[in-house]
Amino acid sequence: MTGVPASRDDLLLRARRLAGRTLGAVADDLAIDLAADTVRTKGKFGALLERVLGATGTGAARDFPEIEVELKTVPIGSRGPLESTYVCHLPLADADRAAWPTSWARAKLACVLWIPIWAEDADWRRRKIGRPLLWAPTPEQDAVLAHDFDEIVGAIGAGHVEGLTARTGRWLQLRPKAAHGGVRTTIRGADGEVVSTVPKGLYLRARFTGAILRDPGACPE
Amino acid sequence: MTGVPASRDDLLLRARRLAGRTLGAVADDLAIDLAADTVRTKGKFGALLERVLGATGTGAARDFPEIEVELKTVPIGSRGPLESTYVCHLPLADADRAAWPTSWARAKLACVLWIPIWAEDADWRRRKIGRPLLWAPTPEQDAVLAHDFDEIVGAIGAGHVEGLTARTGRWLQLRPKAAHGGVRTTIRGADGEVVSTVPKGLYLRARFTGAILRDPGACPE
DNA sequence: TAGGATCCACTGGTGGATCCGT
DNA sequence: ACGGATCCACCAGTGGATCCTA
Repeated sequence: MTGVPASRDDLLLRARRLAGRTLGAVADDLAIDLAADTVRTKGKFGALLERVLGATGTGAARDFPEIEVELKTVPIGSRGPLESTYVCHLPLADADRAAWPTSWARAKLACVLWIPIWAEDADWRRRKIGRPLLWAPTPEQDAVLAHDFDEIVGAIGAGHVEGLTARTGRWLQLRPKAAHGGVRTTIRGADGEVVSTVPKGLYLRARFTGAILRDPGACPE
Repeated sequence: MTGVPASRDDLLLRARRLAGRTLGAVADDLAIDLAADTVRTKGKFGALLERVLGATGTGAARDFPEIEVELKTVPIGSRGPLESTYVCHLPLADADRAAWPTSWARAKLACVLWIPIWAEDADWRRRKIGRPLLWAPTPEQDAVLAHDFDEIVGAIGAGHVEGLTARTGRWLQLRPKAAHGGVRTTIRGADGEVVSTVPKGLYLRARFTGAILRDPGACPE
């Protein structure tokens, strides 16, 4: 169970063995101390499962570079995902040169291992790992994602970044992404003027991730 | 003596007050412990004097952004500088778009506070701080630096990075700059082929820094 | 003797996401 | 409910330069 997964099937089998276990038990297995803090845990579960499953990717790479798979944990309740899912950073200055087929976003979403985390228990140690799904977009899903992506980067490239909100896009949306509130980047607006804005990232709406967790080929809305 | 220098004159006065003192005494004043290690000290003296003089610049900025001054310490012996002086990183991929008038290198060299460190004593705590020089390139010096810069980035832009050695350039030279030996970057060669090379930085030859420390308007060689 | 190789500290940016006010 | 704001860990890259052979 240690080391790099030999194949996508191997990875999925490993993930299935985790289903039903609690995050606390898994952390104990690795002798990892996530501390008793129940609130400052943003991102820690994702990192924990990466370690458990043998992810090796760093930086811009996917989590499992050898088999080209990205791992995403998603907190769920009885009605589905509680949160949207972060995909990747979107460099605003280069948006006019970005295209979906060659984009970092598409590369990350080309094959995703989704692991739901049952998050209704406030104590994270008791939260249970759900049934994993190894997913690749259907051509129909890819087309919708491409449309959303083009709409977003097109608006940025045209200088309309200020008119863009998280409401744009059917499944993909653009949202602020900065560790510190004060960080700013600059970009040219429609009239060539300089606009200062916060760094942004692409996210998948909870509605979409909820749908594919129920039916991998779904095209919701 | 604490805080940001109010002006270039103020900075120079502060630096003059340090002349004749030892690095050990200055470190003690700030209650900075550089440890007793006499060999693993690369870069520490520069950082020490930045702190003593109230430098605030971080990252790509100059050391004293308010007064647009860069601080450089240079180890000297009886014959002049013992080492070349690092100027800045040179991004190889963007070299074809680089021009001296707008370059980062020129911005850094536009106004430099040179502080010689008498380095013949093996014990760094006994090394004495020399007489500082606040220098800006004369038009003649700037022209030579521009020529060197254009020669270097021109060769890179034309894909001749492999033909470039540290021998190119009268005062400015290109040299490897990487913390870890194994780091590589890639760039297009003359025939469009991909060339892998180590990250590079621009350096001022010791011959040049030695000449301007003796005579700020010198044009050596 | 100087060209090519390397060392240390620090931090900005990215990747992991969830928090929380309206 | 969800759009906008924020939190933590990590590390690659940068900035500070000097080391070390041939």
